[in-house]
Amino acid sequence: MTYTYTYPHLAVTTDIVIFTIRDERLQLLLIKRGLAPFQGSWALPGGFVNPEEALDACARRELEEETGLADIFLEQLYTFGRPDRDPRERVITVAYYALIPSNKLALYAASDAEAVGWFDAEALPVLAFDHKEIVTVALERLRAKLDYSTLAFQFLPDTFTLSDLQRVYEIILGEAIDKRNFRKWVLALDQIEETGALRQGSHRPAKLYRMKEPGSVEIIK
Amino acid sequence: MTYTYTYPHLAVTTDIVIFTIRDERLQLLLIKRGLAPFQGSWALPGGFVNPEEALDACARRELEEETGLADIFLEQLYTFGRPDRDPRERVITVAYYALIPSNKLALYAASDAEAVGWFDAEALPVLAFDHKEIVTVALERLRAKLDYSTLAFQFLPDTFTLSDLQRVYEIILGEAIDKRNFRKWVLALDQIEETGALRQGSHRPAKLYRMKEPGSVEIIK
DNA sequence: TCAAAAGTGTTGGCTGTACACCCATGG
DNA sequence: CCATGGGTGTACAGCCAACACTTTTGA
Repeated sequence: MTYTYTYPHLAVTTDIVIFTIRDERLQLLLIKRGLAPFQGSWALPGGFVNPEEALDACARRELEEETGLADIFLEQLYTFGRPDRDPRERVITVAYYALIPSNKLALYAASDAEAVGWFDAEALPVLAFDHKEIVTVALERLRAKLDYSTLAFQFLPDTFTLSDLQRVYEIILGEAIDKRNFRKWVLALDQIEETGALRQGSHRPAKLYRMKEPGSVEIIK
Repeated sequence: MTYTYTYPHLAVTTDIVIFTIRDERLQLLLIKRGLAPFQGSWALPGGFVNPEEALDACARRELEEETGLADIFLEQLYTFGRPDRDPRERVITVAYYALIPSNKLALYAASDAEAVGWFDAEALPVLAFDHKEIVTVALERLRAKLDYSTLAFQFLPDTFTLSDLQRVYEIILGEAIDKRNFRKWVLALDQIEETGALRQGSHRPAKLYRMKEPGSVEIIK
C-alpha cells in the first residue's frame, strides 16, 4: 500500500518519556531498538501517528503498549523537528511525558523491541536520535512543575504517607527538605486528606492520606 | 508533482500568534483567508512546513512574510492535532507565539491573504479552524510567563522608560500596579540599566533604560 | 530496650504590599 | 501657573527557613 499526496507530507511520531520512582531513584523507561536505524541502541518508546488518531491518543496507545497501563498522567512536552534528526527521512516527533505511580510498576517487553528497561534519569546510556535532548527538556519541565503544581502526587498510589510524598520531592529535586516545613506546606495546599487508616511497619505507624481529587494536577501559588 | 510514501504521512503546518501592544491594548495579528476552507474568515498566520525546513525556521519565515520583521522573540507554544481540526484532511499544527515591539509595527498584506489586521486579544472575531483554542493557550502562556520571566520586555523598543514597562504589565494583566513597588521590583531584577538619556514630553522628562542583554528572556525568582 | 521512622511549634528575618507627596517640563 | 506624567521611602503583615526532641511500634 502506498500513500500519495499532491504536496509534501511529513512522518509524525510521538515519543514518551515515562518517569517513575523506583529504588529511591527517578527512573525512566527505555526500549532497546530491534530495527534500524540505531538498531541495538536504547531509545524512548514511541511510534508513528495514525491518520485518524489524535496525538494524545497515539501517545497513550504507545504508553499502554509498553507498560500495560491506562489512566496515567500524560502531558505534551514539546515538538522536535530538526530536519536531520532521523537519518531515514524527515520525521517530526511530538514528545510527551508520563508519570507512573511506583505501585503500578509491572513491565513486559513490547513486540517491536528486543528489550525494555528502567534507567536512572541521571545515568542514561547513549540514546538514539535526539532522545537525549528530549529527556533533558522533560527533566526540566518535571522539576519546574514540582514547584508550582501538584504534579508529584502522580508518582504515588491512591494512599500514601507524608513521608512517601516528601521522599518523591527529595528524589526528584536531589536535595533534603525539612520535615516540619514540608508537612506544613503540603497540608496548607488543601489537596489531600487523611484516610483514617495507618500503615504498619517495624516502627511507629504512619497516617495514610489520599488526594481529594485523585488524578488532578493543580497549579498552586 | 506528487509525493508518494509507503506509510501514512501527515500535513504539518505552523501557526503563529503574533502579539503586540497597540493603542494601549494587547493585540494580535489575523489574516483574512483568501482560499477555502474558511474563505473570508479570520485566521492566524501560518503555513505548511517544507520537507527540509526546521519547525522554528518555518514559523520565523511565516512571521517575516506577514510582518517583514526578523529578530523577533518567537517560542513554540503547543502542538494541536485533533483529527478533525481541518475539514480537508488531517493537518497537525505546531503553534508558536511571537512578541513584536510597538515601535516595529509596520504592516503590509501578504500575498495569500486578502487582508491583514490587528485585533484586541479580548475582542476577537470568530476564527477559522481551532484557532480560538490556540489563542486561548497563547494568552495563558503569555500571562503566566509575565510572572516568572522577563518576557514582557520583548514588547518594548531598545530604550524605554519604567512607565512604558509598567504599562505593558498593566495592559496584559488587566490590572493596575503600584508604581513604587513596580519600580523597586524591576530594578531589583538587575536586568536593565539607565542609558543616561532622557525622553522629553510635555511634562517632566523620564529616564531611559535599556536591557542589559537585549533579546534575552530570563527566568526570574 | 533498642532501632527506626512518625510526629509536632516557635522564632527571626525577609519579602511583599499598602500608601501620598513633591518634581520637572511644556504649553 | 497649570496640567501632566516622573520620581521617591516607610511601616506593617504575612510568609518562609531554621531548628530538636518525643512518640510509637516491632524486633
